[in-house]
Amino acid sequence: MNRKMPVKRVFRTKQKRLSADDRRSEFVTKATELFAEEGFGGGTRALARKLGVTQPLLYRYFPSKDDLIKEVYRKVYLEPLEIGWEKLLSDRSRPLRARLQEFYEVYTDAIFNRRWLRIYLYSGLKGLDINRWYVGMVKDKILTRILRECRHDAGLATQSRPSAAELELAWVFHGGIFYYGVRKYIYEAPVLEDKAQMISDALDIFLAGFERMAESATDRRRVPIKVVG
Amino acid sequence: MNRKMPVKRVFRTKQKRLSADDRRSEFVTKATELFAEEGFGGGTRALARKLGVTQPLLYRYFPSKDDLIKEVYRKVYLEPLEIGWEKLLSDRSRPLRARLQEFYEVYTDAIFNRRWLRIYLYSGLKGLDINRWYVGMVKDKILTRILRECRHDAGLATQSRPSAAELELAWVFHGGIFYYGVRKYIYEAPVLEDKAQMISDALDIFLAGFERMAESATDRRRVPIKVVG
DNA sequence: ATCTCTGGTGATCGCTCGATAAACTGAGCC
DNA sequence: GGCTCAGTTTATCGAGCGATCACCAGAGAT
Repeated sequence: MNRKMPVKRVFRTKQKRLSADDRRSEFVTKATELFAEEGFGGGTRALARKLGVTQPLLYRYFPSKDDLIKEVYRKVYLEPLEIGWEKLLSDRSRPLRARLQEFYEVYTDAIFNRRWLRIYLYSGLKGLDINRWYVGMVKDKILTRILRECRHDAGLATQSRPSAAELELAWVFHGGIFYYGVRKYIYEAPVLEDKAQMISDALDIFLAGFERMAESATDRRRVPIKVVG
Repeated sequence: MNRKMPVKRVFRTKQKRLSADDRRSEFVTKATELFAEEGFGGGTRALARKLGVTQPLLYRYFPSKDDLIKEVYRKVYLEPLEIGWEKLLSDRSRPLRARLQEFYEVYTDAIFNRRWLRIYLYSGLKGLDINRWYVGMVKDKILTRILRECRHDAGLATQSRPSAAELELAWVFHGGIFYYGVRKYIYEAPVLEDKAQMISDALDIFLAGFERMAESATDRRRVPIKVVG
């Protein structure tokens, strides 16, 4: 991590003169922290202060603050994708429930922290394309996959695309879990500390709900689970 | 609505000189719109432009921008409380499921709109007391009440406070529904258009999950609802 | 020892922000 | 008609913002 400590100059509390790459990534890292707390209105001077450098230095590495922000997006949004959930969710040598449990534990380990959630919500409020892309990704790569595995597990025909009702079921389930993170890290409200237990319980009711839906869909064809009005 | 149209001056596209009360509430209304879109960083000049007046006028009605913001909070947070859910949720002359269905339809009618949700999320990110208060209110006035009714319906002892696991179950359910609004109005992602159907489905799996939990709590104590592996 | 190249700084510009003070204006009252 | 008072505007302040430019300084090559 430490590179090229000068022989002389033992004092000098802040070593400066980092390599270009190191400085650049340091800007991104600290900018993520700053923007997570202050929102993207956080100032470039406050950012420079966090690095112990002066504000104009930022512009040696990024043409504008907006470019820095884009870099922060890239880092934050791509971080949780490094898990490789394809194989985790689709590995049919393992029981479905265990796969889902592990996936959501790993996934929430990646995104349930103050930094990620705040950046995500701030960028969501800005309505950026990258946010839409992420939501679409969750739908296609996670929820659709989960539903396909559920259908397979229940012995149903594996259709290419899930029905709108199924998708909504999965979204409500997924959103319920996501909201646990929001309550804990954004609202800082007390939550059930055992995250794995929360996931397990949520899975219980989701899987039970899916089974019911599957049953009523096979018995009579495609009838709403229950019509109230 | 229109007050005191001057006899002459038929032109004059913007009638000004409103009464103090009217002008004040107009500031709050338009500020809510502005802050919902731009966040609380939205400028006082932009706000004045929306009213067709000049910026310093704001300071005749509010000592500072922060006071205006507080007023916006008050209005937004208290709006959905005017429903009177006490009687709606606790009216045991009606079947539980119908009460829950109606409550969530009415509640989401009140909060599922771009304005409310965005203000709510922005203020949540600021970590203000009023947000904590609201979350606590949801817990005490909605979720706890729902759980009590569920226990009663299932013939269980009505304990004063729900268990942490029950509460978490209810939170995940509630959060799943809430997230539907976020997806629709914040992310502007396509959702199942039939909101009532979404609520109905979510209720199905929540109630089924609660029943199972209640059963396993009475049969053997605290066993995972279902273990697939 | 000197040169050079590059990471880093100081000063500053133009703009927008929230906020203040003083001047203006028009409807209601005598 | 003229007075008054409350709603509104004009002008302006100081601070903070993103961004630019000329300059500085220190490590490595020669």
